[in-house]
Amino acid sequence: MSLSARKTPRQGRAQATYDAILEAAAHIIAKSGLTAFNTNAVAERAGVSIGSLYQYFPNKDALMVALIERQQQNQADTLKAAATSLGPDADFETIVRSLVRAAMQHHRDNDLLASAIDHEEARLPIDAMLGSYLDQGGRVVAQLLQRFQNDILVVDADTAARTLPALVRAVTDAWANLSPPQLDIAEAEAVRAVLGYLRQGSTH
Amino acid sequence: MSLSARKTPRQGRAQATYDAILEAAAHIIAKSGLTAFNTNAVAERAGVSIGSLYQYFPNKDALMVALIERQQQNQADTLKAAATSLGPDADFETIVRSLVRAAMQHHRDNDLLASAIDHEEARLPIDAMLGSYLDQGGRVVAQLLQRFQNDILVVDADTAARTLPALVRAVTDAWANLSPPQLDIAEAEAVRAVLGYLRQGSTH
DNA sequence: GCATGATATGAGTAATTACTCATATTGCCT
DNA sequence: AGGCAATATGAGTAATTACTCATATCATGC
Repeated sequence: MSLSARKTPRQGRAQATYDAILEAAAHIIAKSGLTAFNTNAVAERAGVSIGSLYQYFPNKDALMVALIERQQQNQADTLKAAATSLGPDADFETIVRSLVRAAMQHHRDNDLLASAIDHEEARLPIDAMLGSYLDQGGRVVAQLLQRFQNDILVVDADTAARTLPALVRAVTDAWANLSPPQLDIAEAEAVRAVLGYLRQGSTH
Repeated sequence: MSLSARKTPRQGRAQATYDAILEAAAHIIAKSGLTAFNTNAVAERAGVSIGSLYQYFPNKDALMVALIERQQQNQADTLKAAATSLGPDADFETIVRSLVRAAMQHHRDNDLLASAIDHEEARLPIDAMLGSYLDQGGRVVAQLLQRFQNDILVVDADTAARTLPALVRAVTDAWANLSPPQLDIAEAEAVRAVLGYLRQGSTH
């Protein structure tokens, strides 16, 4: 069963249809979870016919894969924006705090969606994507780490670039999903975890 | 819609049926993901009739809730065992390493299941459970932290007890799901994250 | 304006799914 | 032994689901 798109949109309206479908899928999962995620509901919410959906996605899993890719791209863009929004002379802790805040924001807005993606990533055969994520969002992080070599203890930049986003996600999950959410604690704990990780000497 | 068990097993065979159902549910999710999780499949795999399943669980969500509770209990037991398996005079880093290893092991064996539970926890209304988890597995961690106050910088034990397992999970996810899995790096990174977190001063 | 490919439609279908209920079997108590 | 509650059964059903296909509408180049 193929997981790649069936057909790439060539005209403007086709692109609009394609986007509306992905947007609808994201909305449904984010609001009602994986259980409510079915192709008929997606088509209806997108305002297109079920037939149109299957013009662009050969099956439900392919739609999920496209959604995962889109979400990873969004996350990478968010990080990039947060990293560059501060001037070039911001200090290390300020930047870390800004990145953490951006990542947390992004994740809190898409709580169910993020966990759904985690689950589906594990289920679907998608090695290539992990790599591409590292190339996208991870590159921002890796560059920062090299720029601030003096503030941190020896870490391989690529290794850290994979571990760090996971840290932030984890802390966000642990604290932001309580009722009521403890957002201040979440941010403080995430920053603490990130700085602690970066300043910790090798444990080998 | 009620999420609590419909009827508690009183006889031995009833308990066996109940357990078989939960076990089957766990197996199906762990092997094929949330999409494959349906009550008919669970009953068949458990070797009981679909009617029996609905004797103990009023609906599918209630079954999921029971499964989540069971898994949390398992995780807590694993941690407790790892913490007490070492002698009372083991040093801090050794204990941390042991706990990390136990948590990672537990999680790696139940990859899809763990992410499914994350997702369903976020979807279902379950505040009480989070508290009970903290009481179970978190207590072990909190006690350890107090015992090693001198090795760590000021952290509220309860706060840390919630953050730490999340850290380990995140790092495990980030590294153990690659192909091939990088288990050595995963463990080293998890230990590094935990120790870094605990030794990092307040960031407020 | 016409031809042709791109795009959109949605009724329809076979399969799956959550769940019920009437009936059957089992174990326990006296 | 016999009676009663606990437990187990599984055919059945209404609803949902992934997906197809024949047909219709659009857009663009000539």
